[in-house]
Amino acid sequence: MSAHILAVEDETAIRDMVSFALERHGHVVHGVETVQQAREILAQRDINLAIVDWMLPGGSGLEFVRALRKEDLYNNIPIIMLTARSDEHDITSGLDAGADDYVTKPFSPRELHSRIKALLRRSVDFKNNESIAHGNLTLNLGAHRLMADHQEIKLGHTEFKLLAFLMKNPERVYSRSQLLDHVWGPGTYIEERTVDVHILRLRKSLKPFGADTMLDTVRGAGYRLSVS
Amino acid sequence: MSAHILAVEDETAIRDMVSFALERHGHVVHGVETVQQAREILAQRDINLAIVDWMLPGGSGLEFVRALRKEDLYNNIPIIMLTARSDEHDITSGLDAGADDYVTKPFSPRELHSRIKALLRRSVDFKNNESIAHGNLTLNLGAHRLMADHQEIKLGHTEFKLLAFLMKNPERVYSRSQLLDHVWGPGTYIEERTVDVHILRLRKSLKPFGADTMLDTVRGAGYRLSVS
DNA sequence: GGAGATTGTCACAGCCCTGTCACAGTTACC
DNA sequence: GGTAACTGTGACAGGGCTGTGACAATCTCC
Repeated sequence: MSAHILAVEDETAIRDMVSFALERHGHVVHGVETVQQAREILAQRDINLAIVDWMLPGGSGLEFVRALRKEDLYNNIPIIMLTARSDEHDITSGLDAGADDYVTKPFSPRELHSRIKALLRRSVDFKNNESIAHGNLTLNLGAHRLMADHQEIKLGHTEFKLLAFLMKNPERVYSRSQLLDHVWGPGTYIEERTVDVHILRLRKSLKPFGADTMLDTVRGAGYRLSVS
Repeated sequence: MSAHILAVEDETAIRDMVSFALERHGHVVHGVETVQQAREILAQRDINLAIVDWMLPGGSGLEFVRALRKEDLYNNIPIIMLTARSDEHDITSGLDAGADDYVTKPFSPRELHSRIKALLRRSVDFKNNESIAHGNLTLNLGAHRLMADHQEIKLGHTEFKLLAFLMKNPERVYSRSQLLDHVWGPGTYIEERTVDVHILRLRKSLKPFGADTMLDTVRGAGYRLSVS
């Protein structure tokens, strides 16, 4: 249960305290001082959770949270806000901006860790050890294995990630461009039609088990995994 | 954005306050006094979120939360704990038991609602359900799907967008030119009469379900979706 | 009741979208 | 280092969707 955690906090003392407390529990902490640096880390690393200070130089933390929530790529990253004040108005406006939890300074490392555990437990992207099942398919993220009727289906790495993403977000259409962002990662520039080919290969692999019908083509929109 | 919420709380005053605060925002609140009653509601209804008091007659709330987390059926329901005490030890043990958030009495209705919103936003079961319903039609934007009486209706991309726009703005007349702007996008120059043809095709698709009568022609003005 | 305006309906052509394939480049693994 | 598997790309074909014109049907107003 080790996560990559982004900590945006301008006070060095608190940043160090957060890093120390969380790294003790096996997490990797990326500590930065500004919103801009936070953006860089987000683009480079696969971040599982973010801790954002309320007051930041060069843009408030609240604005940053609100912006992240609007972006398709990052809107499912759990966010904890840090603040010195604890009045109710701050709490509600923080939560309404899109934060998932809220910690008031001074706080104890134990409390922070507990709240992080609770958030990670719910995080879809972090349930890597669990397996997702749809129809007769069972996909095990940790073992990187796909089973159908107690039989393993061999997939290429790309096909596996593609299927995993769709199984994590079923009943929802994703455009080719969205799939490129989420499966291939942001900042990879390849042809959109390449997605088609991987969908084709995926269907071909699933066909012997009759599971290829779960991959719907939505003309003019993209692809969708349906819980038939 | 309406959820079914289970509230387990033995103090009537607080239970009523919770009900009032949440029903105001369109949620359905199932208020019960004991763990046993809570079990019954869980078995009967499809619950999206639970609010559990720390101290309960006939078994502590903490035990209840811990138990739910072990059960496959309920372990993905977001849980908020209510408590009178606010020392850190309680918070961490509550979160560690499996609660997702924590509210200390006395609390304001606004804070509770904000926290619930934050939790529901993350809830997998609740996420993909942005759907609009009118009559026997249910249109799911995310899944790009139209259902009528638990049966899917296949539509072309343009018909789908047209219907989605009208369902988002019911009981209002739009001229052909306005529809071209909103559905086809501003700056597309096609014949206005083309709208007629798509309305026709839409009606044809909806006819088998008797939903074609919802599309009204307003002579000299345009088209309107009426909540028959 | 009739003329003009407005809308419903149909068939068709064109085009955009998707499925599919083969091939080259790259990576992984023995 | 060699082989096999994997990945990305261009090309092509087929099919569904869309826009358009023409004509029929309907409505409005005189």
